[in-house]
Amino acid sequence: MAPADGSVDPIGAVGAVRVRRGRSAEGRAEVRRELVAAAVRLFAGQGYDDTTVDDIAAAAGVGRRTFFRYFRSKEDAISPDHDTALARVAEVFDSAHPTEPAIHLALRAGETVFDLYTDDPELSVQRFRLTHDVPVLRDRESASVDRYRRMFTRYLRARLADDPDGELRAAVIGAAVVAAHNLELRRWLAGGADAGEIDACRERFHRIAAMLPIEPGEPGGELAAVTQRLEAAVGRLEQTGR
Amino acid sequence: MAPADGSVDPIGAVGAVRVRRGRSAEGRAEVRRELVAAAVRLFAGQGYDDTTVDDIAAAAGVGRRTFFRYFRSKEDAISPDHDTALARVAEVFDSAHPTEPAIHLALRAGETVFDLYTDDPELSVQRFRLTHDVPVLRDRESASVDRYRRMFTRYLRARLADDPDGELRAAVIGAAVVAAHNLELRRWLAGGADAGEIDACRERFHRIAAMLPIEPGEPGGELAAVTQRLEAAVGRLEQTGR
DNA sequence: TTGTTTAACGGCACGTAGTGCCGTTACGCT
DNA sequence: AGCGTAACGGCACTACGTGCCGTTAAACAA
Repeated sequence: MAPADGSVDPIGAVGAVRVRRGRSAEGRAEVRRELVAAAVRLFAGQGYDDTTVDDIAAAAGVGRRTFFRYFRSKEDAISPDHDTALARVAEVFDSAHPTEPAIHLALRAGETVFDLYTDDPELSVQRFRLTHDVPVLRDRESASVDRYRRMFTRYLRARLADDPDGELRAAVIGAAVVAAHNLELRRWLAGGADAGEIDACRERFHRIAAMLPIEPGEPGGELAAVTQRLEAAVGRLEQTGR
Repeated sequence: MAPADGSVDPIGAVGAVRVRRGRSAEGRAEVRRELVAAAVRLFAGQGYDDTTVDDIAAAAGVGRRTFFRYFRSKEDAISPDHDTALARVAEVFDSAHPTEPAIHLALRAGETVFDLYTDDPELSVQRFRLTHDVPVLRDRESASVDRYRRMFTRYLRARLADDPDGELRAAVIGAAVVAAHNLELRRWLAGGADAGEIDACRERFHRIAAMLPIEPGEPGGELAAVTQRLEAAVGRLEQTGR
């Protein structure tokens, strides 16, 4: 897997204790932050296409070649650290109890991805605007999101392997959970990433549980799920005033 | 919108009757097919990264500059014509009856995308293998698929605007329909794109109807949907032998 | 302190994608 | 036959991304 900080593997740094070598005393993390800050600032100020890697490197006070030692590409400079979040999601699935309902597990896994954006809300909002405006960045974001969907679907497929239409249900649940997560995340970011509204977004995210296909295979689980669905349906009927 | 054949806009060709100009008597479509064939053959033979645009152009007997008059990028040479399919999907949504259930409509719209691949099964299989093996092509495919999801979600959101949790339901239904469509399409392509198996894939695709959140707002619709869901649940219970 | 090791850096050169420009060619039309 | 025009090929240019190499400075040992 890629290193947790998302940097390109420097051969000698693999598995090494954080020992600082080279001329820079502040460490790699500091240089990386400066590059990200410069990239975000320049992209927002003069446009993505009109900003060259030379511009970013010069603004951060490093050479152009060094930029590519920290990021695989120009687009990478503003990408969140999806590798870390993907690893967290995998950890949730791998350490889950075998009898935990798939939908509950999927929601727990989706929860962990929120943290990737809530750690630095301002940066997340800037990234959100850029990925919303620049087509090539939006495409890149789509590809990243699809990696989450594939991971969710793959784990769910293994869990639902014995169920009728298990593969289809895994695809539906995986896609729905990722879509709902993104919907609420983007709503939160579009609203300015107010820290007080995070919980409301998480709550709305959890509402998809009532919209997902119930799972057979557990003692009593089906009836409880049917009841849950019926109650949710009745709640909607009551809200529509019929 | 982009022209139906996916080519880059030649200014004078917009809205013109298919009149052949220039030195090539066979027409643009013929040159385009030769370029696609050369690209697919070279990508599969010597790898995507080891194939330059010069190689493709030379194999097709045209200049490098001409290649970029037919395709926006190297990756575009093997991309299906998503613009046409997206336009068809929009047409289905735009011309739909206002009272048609959203899920039924979404399935109808998804149906039309199958045709994009069934027209030329061999080419679709080759493209499938390339998009499966080459990371940059897979990312591009993810971005294309996400455009379908966004279009589905946008139309569904407008239709479910008055429902409780309508936006969330639109996101779930849109993502689920697109995911199910892709699951069955890729299953069909991975199996060799046998013409006799298309109907089975379409049938499996329609099974997601029983997995999607029921819709309130229609006279008697809720009860029918609940019944449908309960029957589907009972069917699964019976299949599991409980 | 001095010398050795080594990770990170900057610079250079190179291949390739993609674009703007322009002269040329060949087809269609009058 | 002559004209207009659309497509073509070539050229030059920018920028991304990478391999290579000499240099620098930090860490460590003597």
